[in-house]
Amino acid sequence: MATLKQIGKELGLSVTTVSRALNGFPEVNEATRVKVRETAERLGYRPNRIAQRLVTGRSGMVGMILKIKPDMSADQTFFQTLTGMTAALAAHETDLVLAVDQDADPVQAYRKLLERNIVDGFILNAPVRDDPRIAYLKDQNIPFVLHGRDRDAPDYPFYDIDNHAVSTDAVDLLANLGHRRIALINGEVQYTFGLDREAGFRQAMAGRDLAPGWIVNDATLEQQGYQAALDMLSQANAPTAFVCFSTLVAAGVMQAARDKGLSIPKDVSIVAHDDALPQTRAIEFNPALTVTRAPLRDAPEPLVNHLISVLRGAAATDHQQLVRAELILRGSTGPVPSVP
Amino acid sequence: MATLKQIGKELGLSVTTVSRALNGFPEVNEATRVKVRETAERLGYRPNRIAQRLVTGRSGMVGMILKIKPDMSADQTFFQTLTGMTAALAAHETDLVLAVDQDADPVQAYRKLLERNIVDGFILNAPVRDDPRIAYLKDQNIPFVLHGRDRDAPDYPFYDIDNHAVSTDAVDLLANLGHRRIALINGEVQYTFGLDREAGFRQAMAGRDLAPGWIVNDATLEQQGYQAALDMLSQANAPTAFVCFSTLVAAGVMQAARDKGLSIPKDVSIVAHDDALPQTRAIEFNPALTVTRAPLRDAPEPLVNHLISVLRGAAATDHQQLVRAELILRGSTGPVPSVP
DNA sequence: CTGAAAGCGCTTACAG
DNA sequence: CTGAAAGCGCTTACAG
Repeated sequence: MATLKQIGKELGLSVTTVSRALNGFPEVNEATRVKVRETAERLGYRPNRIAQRLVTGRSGMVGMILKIKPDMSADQTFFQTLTGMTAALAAHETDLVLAVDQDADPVQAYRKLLERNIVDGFILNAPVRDDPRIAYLKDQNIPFVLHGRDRDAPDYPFYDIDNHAVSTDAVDLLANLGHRRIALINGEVQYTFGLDREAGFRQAMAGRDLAPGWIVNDATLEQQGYQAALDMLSQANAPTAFVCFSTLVAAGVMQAARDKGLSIPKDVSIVAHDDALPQTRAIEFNPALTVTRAPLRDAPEPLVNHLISVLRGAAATDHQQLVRAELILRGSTGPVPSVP
Repeated sequence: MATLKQIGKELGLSVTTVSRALNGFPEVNEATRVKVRETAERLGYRPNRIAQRLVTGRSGMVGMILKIKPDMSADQTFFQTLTGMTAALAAHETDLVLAVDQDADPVQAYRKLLERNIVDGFILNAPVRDDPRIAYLKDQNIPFVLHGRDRDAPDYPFYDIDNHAVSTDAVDLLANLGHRRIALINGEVQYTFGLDREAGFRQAMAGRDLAPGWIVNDATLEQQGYQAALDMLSQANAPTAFVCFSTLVAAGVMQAARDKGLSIPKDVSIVAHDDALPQTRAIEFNPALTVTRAPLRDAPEPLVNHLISVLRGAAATDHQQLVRAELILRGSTGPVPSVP
């Protein structure tokens, strides 16, 4: 492996100048810079990250901990996130060190990776309320960025969608169409995004004097959406509209309505939040789904950019990004059915 | 962060001696060693891995590239593999750098990671025949270990199960039970494990003068197993026994038999290869599945150990491990039904 | 049994 | 615009 010393030797330059030429310092003579670049190229020079890290105190690596369930499964959206993340990191010549958390203690995996002393910062996702990982990382004074937020008005960098507004937008749409019996099929409330969806739903319903009589939490699978909706639709005074946590859950809800002989949107309206995953596309539903849309693939790049900026010394509060999902009207929502 | 220098200063010792005491060199006076250890403990000393790596020339990191499909999904067994891998690596104080390959060129992601110059070696999985990644890594002279093999008699370190024997064991079992019309519902033959399963099947059938009349490749989902079996069972002179690529595929095959009004094992026998994934457990089938069993979770530790050994200079040929799956007889196999 | 010195490959004041 | 020197924290011949 070529080193700065070798390049310098070839050209009769000091390692200092070679280093500066390669790192784009302005005071280097352009002719010198060109020669250095050419020689570096020819020798196949690659900076030794380890040496750089020793002197700069930064490793050019960030850590991410993947939470694995006891049955060795994990969030399916991870692959999409991972893909975007590594691509965005590569643009900053930064690599991703991945570790796994299958511990009871959510902090343990972070502690272990930190002890090994090789990451500059962390990317966290799926925060719970007052997430203990955040207290720990703050205490250790190590930079991090969150996909999501673990509290209101946090002081750390984050990228999040406004999950509260996701629910209020959905309820507002349905209420304006005349619906009064509106159900929420929500995701996991162990996470703040689930809590925020529920809170937004309750607030929007209360704001219109509607009773939040149908709320099911912790539905992540199509089957769970199906079952929850089937139960509700079998009751007297069943809901006429559903707010669904995801397009996957919406698929189950739609099937349940069909199995009850109900048509969409004549008898039942459905709104879903759409992460725009390639597997379950809202426009491929029949009828196409009305959604609040905020593609998951949009998250990795800003997340990475926020973290990199903070690692370079930017203020955390300058790297907090809240995105409002876009409401897209399609065929799955319509006026409340007239009472027969 | 405490350093060797600080410990030495406290005790009036040189960093040399402190280093040797902490690293267990035999020539250190025991009393000195005890003092050094105590002080290191008290100061919360953690060796600076980056500095260690600069001087030893090793990064303490290995790379792995995850292949992502165009729809952003990936092999579900990845999470299990990843969990075992990071745990095994941690035992050697080694970390995992993960990157993603969504490229047409399978070598590209390796090249990029290598350019960044931070991994000591690679762990590869899912090899295809004469895998181009292997030619590339050999050319670059960078150590790697394979989960699987891309050719017969390779010269690199690997951990693999004998996929050829998986098929021959299954066919032998069924043939000895009198079955002559035996079907293979095989996995993806773009990979060598799929090719080996098919080759073993064909060879075992030929060895008994049986025609390999029912072979379906590239079945990975339950639904694909179901469809393939349903098609076969709808023909005249349908197979009486199925060799299944996985327990998941076997679930589909079993359902197809049921839907055709056939009972197991009276009318149809089923053998599956069992990676012992927590999601689809062979003993929970009804009847319990007869399997060739080789838990996927057994692979990461030997893989890591082989790679670490080779990184320390061991000969590749001393770290080639071929494991034979265990044949476990359960309720899904029985004698061939007598001709009515 | 212990220490002074060299060096891993780089960055960055400091000096010219 | 360029270079000599110091130093990041460690390991390891070499010397005593």
